[in-house]
Amino acid sequence: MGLPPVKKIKTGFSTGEEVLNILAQTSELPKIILEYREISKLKSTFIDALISKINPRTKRLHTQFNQTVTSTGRLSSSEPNLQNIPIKTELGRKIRRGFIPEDNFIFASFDYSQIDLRVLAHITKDKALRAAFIEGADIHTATAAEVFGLKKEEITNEMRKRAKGINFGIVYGQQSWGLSQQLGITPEEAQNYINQYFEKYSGVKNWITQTTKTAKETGYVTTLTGRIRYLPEINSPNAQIRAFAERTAINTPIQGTSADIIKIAMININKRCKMQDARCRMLIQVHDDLLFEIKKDEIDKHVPMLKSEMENAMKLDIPVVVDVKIGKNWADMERIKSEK
DNA sequence: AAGTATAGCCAC
DNA sequence: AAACGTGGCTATACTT
Ligand SMILES: Nc1nc2c(ncn2[C@H]2C[C@H](O)[C@@H](COP(=O)(O)OP(=O)(O)OP(=O)(O)O)O2)c(=O)[nH]1
Ligand SMILES: [Mn+2]
Ligand SMILES: [Mn+2]
Repeated sequence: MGLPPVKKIKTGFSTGEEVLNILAQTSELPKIILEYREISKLKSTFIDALISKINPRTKRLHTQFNQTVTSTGRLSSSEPNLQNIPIKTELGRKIRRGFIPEDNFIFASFDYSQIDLRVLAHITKDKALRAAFIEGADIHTATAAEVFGLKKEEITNEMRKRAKGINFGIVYGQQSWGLSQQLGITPEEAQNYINQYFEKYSGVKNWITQTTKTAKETGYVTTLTGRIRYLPEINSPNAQIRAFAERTAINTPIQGTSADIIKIAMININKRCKMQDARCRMLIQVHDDLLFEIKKDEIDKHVPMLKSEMENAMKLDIPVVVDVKIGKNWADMERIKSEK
């Protein structure tokens, strides 16, 4: 079409979102394709498919939470997957807005704040990261401020979300060219940023080195509760396969521990707030987030208990914080104060 | 009419 | 996108 091919894949030229975004700078067509892709994806996956799965008796969607699918200890959700309901774009939020509580109930969501980074601080004992959380810092916002050259007060939700990708990317082994693409900077600048990051969080770097070494010796890694993931490929002679396993060795103890924490919280909460409870129902888990529907006049009775159960499920040597939001639908949720 | 492999994209 | 990680679902092309 006269457009320069950007990157290729096995079968030819890629037309993925990131490629199209680059091409969109020179031509109008990629923009239209991207627009079509978004609408098409949302309609097929989240409108048509979800409607067809509504239970006629309960008039609800009933997902399956799979406990033996992931390799890290996370749950997965299927038929339909309710852990990937759109939230990023306005059109996506319109779909999320379709999820509503029963009459006289309200939604309450409890999402762990910066959970993997807190677990990382605990497990690695990194001085700077621990100090940051003890001071009540928000690393995602801080990274956003650094990267965008703004004050923390000027950081929007979207910028913070992008910074999340940067923080997790770097700690889970992203390379300079990957970060350079993500940030739109040169690989040299990206490498500088990564170096600087691990200089600041040298305890994380040391833990990565040590964990990789141990994994190569033992052939497995573990989470804080002792969950094991075997990584036979970590000693592969194939550098690419080996590198994959090395990144997995770093991610699994952290992601898996985050999963352990919320699972313990869910068990403890279930003892106090039964699923069949008429007034306080745990509906969905989204990895570090629990969505409840609660009788409107009993919010104050249940919310502090739920928040506390989640924050104290597993004691870390840094604070564990849960952000609580309340709303009439799953898209328009507003934060409420901590009021302990 | 069923299964398989890709590419692509939604979420955390 | 060749290489932050963990998932599930859809459309499409291609098999059997
Ligand atoms: N490796 C990786 N992990 C991710 C990514 N996005 C989310 N996660 C994991 C790590 C997060 O701590 C965890 C929960 O996701 P959230 O969206 O709730 O982010 P987080 O808790 O870090 O920040 P928050 O304070 O809730 O906004 O899921 C990602 O892009 N890469
Ligand atoms: Mn969170
Ligand atoms: Mn979350």
